[in-house]
Amino acid sequence: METFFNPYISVDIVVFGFDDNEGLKVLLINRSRRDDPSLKRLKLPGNFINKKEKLHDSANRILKEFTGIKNIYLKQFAVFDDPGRLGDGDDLKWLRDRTGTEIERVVTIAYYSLVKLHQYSETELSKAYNARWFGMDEVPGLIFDHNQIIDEGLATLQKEFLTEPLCFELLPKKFTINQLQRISEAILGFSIDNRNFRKRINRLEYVVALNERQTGVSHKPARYYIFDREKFDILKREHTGFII
Amino acid sequence: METFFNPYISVDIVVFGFDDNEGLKVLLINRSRRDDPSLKRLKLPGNFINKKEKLHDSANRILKEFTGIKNIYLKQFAVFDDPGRLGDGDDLKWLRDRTGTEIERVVTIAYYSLVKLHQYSETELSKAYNARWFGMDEVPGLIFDHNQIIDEGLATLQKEFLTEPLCFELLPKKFTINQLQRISEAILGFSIDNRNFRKRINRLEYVVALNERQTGVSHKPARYYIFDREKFDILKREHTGFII
DNA sequence: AAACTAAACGTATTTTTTACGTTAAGTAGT
DNA sequence: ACTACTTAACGTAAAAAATACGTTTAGTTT
Repeated sequence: METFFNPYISVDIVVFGFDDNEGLKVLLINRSRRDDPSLKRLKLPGNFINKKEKLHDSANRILKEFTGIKNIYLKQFAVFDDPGRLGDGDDLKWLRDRTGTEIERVVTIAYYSLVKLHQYSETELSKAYNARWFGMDEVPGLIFDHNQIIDEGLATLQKEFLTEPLCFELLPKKFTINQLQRISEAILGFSIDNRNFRKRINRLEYVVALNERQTGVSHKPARYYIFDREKFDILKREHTGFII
Repeated sequence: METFFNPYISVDIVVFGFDDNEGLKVLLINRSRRDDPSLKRLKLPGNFINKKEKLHDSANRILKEFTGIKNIYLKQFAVFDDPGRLGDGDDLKWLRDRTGTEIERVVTIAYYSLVKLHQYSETELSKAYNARWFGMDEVPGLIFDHNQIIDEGLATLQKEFLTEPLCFELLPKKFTINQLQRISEAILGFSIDNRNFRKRINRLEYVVALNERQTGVSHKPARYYIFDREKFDILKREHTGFII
């Protein structure tokens, strides 16, 4: 059967968000978008690519269709290709039913993405898209190899976090140093001395202090900072990062 | 037409080797393996995956088929997916002829690999496989987007070289500190102070000195070192590498 | 005005990085 | 056998960065 989509290649997206109080979260959707509420299995946002569509465009399109999210950081991080990854049970049956196609083997290109969680309210995501944020420890068993995809996505995020300015994708434009630290700790999984962290951040020319402070908090208000991407890019070009 | 291979997905491999005198090299093969010597276009080793084969196995198989190389470091680094990447000219025609299949769009998974160049002599590669090493500055125009794949492969190598023990894949088991330095300089593209480099290496517990020296050289013979992967893995686990 | 809370600052010590010049251990040529 | 040649190997001082700790500050709440 001729389809408009390419039934051999799909895209799956691990959407990470950061909540100041609850830490790192991942966005999951229901296997069947409302059509059959009895099926409760959860999955990553993902779908087949269209036949003449670039993968990056597919990822953006699919993310928008399934969650309403657009214009965010998207990074390809791995290909999941095990010929047996779809299993031969209920999940594969569901996929064949949904597509009306005799799906055989699907190779999926996995992306992780970073969003400013506070821009996507729980209620809106849930009402309009049947999507929900899950803490990294609350993720249930998902369809196919989606748990593995999340695990590898997190591992990649942790690694790339060390050399890329990813934290700023998860924070509002204006943020405090302590927010930055909480994110770093949440992603890296260990705690950092606050005084040394501040010294470090203050040395970074691309994290610039504003003359603005928090208001309405019942303690000393924190100063706001912003990320200067231009400055970062310039400095990065000069920096070799040679370690070995 | 039913084929044993999957005509939608391929694997291409950027094989890097290091020559002590001539620097970093990449392995290219002729577009048509001897069948038609008039066609002289060069390409990366690569081919379609088989229908029930894991990508990593495909990469290993294809590399062996086209170059005889096996058991080497192979790292998936990007997916090349532009729907127009095959063009609509001679190269596409060649591909359709060779496969006897009406190829449409091919998404290719790119790997880079690192080999100890001295193990694969120029003559053997060239006679048995029609493959040849090219200096990074000598690479001619290749088919499809293979030049771009090499460029991105090199960029990835340079990046991952900073945090992974990749140099040891390119060197013989026993190597000298100066060899290590020459590789680092070749890959990173800048020069390093030899005295500081030595100090740095000597601090690495996983680069261990042997009680063996070069023989038959007309100067002070250099000491040999080996890479202790076990020690490296242990130290890596303890190391956070936190930078931000 | 006292209690509370998170923000912000500082200093001494150790470790790492950087910048540079000299000596050492072999072979080859006379 | 000694001199020239070539690459290996060592060392030190100064600057910068990392680490390990305690204390003060600026607001709100009671």
